[in-house]
Amino acid sequence: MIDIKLIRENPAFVQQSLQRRGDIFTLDEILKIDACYRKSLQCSEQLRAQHNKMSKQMGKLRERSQEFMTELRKLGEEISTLQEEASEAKGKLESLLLQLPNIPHESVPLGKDAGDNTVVRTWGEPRKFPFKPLPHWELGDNLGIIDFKRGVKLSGTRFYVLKGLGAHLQRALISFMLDIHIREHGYQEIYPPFMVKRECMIGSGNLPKFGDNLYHDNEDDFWFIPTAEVPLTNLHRDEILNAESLPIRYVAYSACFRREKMAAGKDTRGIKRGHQFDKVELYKITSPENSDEELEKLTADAEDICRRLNVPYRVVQLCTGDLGFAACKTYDIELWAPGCDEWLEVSSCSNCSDFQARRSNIRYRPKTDARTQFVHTLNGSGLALPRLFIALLENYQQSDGTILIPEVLAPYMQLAKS
RNA sequence: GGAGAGGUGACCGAGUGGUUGAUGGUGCCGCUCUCGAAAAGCGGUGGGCAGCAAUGCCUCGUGGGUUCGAAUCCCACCCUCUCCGCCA
Repeated sequence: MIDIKLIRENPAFVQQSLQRRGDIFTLDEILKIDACYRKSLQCSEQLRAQHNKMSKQMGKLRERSQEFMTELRKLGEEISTLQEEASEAKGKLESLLLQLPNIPHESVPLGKDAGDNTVVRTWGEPRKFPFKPLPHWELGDNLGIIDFKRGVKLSGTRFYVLKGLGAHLQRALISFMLDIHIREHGYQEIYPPFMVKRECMIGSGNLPKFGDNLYHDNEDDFWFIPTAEVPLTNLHRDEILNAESLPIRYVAYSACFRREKMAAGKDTRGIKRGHQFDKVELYKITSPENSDEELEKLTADAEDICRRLNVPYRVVQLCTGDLGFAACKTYDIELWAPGCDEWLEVSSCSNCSDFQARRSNIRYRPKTDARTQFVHTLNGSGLALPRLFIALLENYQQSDGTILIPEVLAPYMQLAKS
């Protein structure tokens, strides 16, 4: 959520900043309703003050005069009318504000869509194959570690089953990544609920705008998380944090559920984009001054996994037009997949500045006795499983169709018998 | 799911219709005392909204209601605890 005070005081700046994203935004309606809101609020509070005073007086009186009571009652009716006006305006204002995306960071390059994103750095050399590398859907099927047919039998299109060493590899990767982030990068492990309340989704920015990508249980109003970012954002909702506790670093494994209402095709082939997938998520809560720096570190922490697994990757900076709703700045990490012959996004590392903190009311006190301030929140995958799985299969495939397991995963695959 | 108890400020804990935004204690901050610390004493100490400010308003789980006036009364919901049932 964008600070209404900023919109009020500097609407031109907000408007121009938002338009860098490529959409047209009009703040006129917001400003109008805000003015209405404040006017009726002021009126009602003024009357309320008068009412309070008179009521207190009444408490001290021995005799109650009929006129006095009638006047108070009338005043009370006026107040409730004005108050209704105010709260209606506030509701409208709120719902409009919830629709506005975050203001892009000034360092984010202007652009229309993903075509304008820029590669910041590339790491590793794509392997030269003496044979034509197969895509993962063939490798996985041939090895019997990905069962597409039965996945569809169970749950329909965009579901698959991992079997035997496939399931084991995924589990090994989860453990491996969690261990690195905990031991080497200083994150604390969190195991969050996979279903959350509606207000959590509002807090993270998924609702009210993006409900069509979410699975929802009508009976209990539970929402299935599309990423662990959602529960992690809400962990400290309505809390005031100590300055000394920042930055907070969390890492969480979770399953993720997304409707992904897109047509089947190249982008959904194999296990690239399912309705359910696993992910290890990195999350940070920082003070405003440190969030820029912490984004670089968080991205580096995610990159570290790619390096340790020795898979070529590149880091892409998203342009203003490709930025997510809550993000002010984002780096994508893409792994090279020789079978698919494309770069696959395995992580999206974002600084959400105070956007989610405002929605979730997460504050901190910079110093004793100082006013509270909103924190900054950051998130990024470290990493998403299916595409990492793809990259490993395709990069480590041998001429006989088997897969070599990276050295660093050996301790995690020891129970396996092939 | 059934029965009972309960939700008050950072924490403990008073408060059953009228200067109670809330006694008291703990914690925290400042000062005094001290070479310093501890102890003791004194003072201060929630959050939010509107306003240039003075100030005002809101906030005792949440939302409604009764009343001139609600932490206190009524209704609904949420949550916690205990016992029973059921289960991984």
